[in-house]
Amino acid sequence: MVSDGIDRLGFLIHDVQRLMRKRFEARASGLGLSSAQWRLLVRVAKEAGVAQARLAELLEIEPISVSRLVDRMEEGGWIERRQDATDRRVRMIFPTEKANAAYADVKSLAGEVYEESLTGVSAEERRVLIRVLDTIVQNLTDAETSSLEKIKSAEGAAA
Amino acid sequence: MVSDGIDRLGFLIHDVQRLMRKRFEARASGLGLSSAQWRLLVRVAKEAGVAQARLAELLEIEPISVSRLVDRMEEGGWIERRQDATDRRVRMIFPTEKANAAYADVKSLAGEVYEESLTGVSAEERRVLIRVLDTIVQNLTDAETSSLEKIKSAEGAAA
DNA sequence: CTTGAATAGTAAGCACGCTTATTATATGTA
DNA sequence: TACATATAATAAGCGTGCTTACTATTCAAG
Repeated sequence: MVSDGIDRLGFLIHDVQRLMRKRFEARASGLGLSSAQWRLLVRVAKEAGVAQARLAELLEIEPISVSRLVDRMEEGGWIERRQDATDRRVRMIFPTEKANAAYADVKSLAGEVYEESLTGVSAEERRVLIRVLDTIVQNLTDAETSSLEKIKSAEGAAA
Repeated sequence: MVSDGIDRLGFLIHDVQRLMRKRFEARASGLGLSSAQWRLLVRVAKEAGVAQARLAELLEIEPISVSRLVDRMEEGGWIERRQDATDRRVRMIFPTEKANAAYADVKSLAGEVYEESLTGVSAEERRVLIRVLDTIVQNLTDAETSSLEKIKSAEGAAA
């Protein structure tokens, strides 16, 4: 059936992402923290001293994107770079005091946006939503392969 | 409850949007059509001759974003601008023959990405997914209201 | 030890969203 | 008619992602 709305899935996801980001940034605008910066900060808060390359893996963005994001966050006073003593290629990323102080506030602010988004959505529907979104991430992440490539790599698995 | 995963909603939506866009663009790369351009093309196909300002409304992006998107799509040979005879401020947007020829193919390509995304997701779960995403768009679109206004207006229904 | 490959980070430049400001044209009102 | 305001499109410049290409450093082989 076409009227199930699946044909709108891409547009819907796009709209939801855009609206949630907009709402978050409207709330956080006083702090001067964007949603991309918040995503990075969450990782750094959990793992102070993490290398940029590792952040790129965790955030699933390219190292160059991390580089420029970190540039702006350093300027904004959210994080600081330190040299790794044992590997001079590495820049270790630490949250600043300002970041630690703001963390709880921003987190609850994000929670407010989620609750606002889900007004009128039942607990069961919420569970389904999260489960399905997790499944989509799984489906699209698996080795970044297309179905065609999947078949090929399955064929050549023995080789 | 915290373990329901709602606290990851923003990150999840962000990841799903990024992965779906990436997958679509990997498929459409041969055509040279981005997902933003595809969104615009869908509107123009349904309403040939639409003004840029109207496209901005339909796509819910700023007129300047339409302007530059249309620049690149004109260069790519997907659309053409024509003067409006009665209002010389207006640029009417028409799909080219190339766009009309590619339309059905790109649409089915998008459908493939959706099916790939939803592998292992039941019909019922799909219905819930679409319904909840529609609700989120509603919740976040409603006159761009603050949560305070929302709580007030929802006091009767929610509690 | 030396050489070559791998890894960490960055530079340059593009796409697509934004804000703010400008130009050209229409329109409403004195 | 003339002037103020509104509207359509664009320009300039920023944030956040990308690809491609580069430097600095480390590590593995010989």
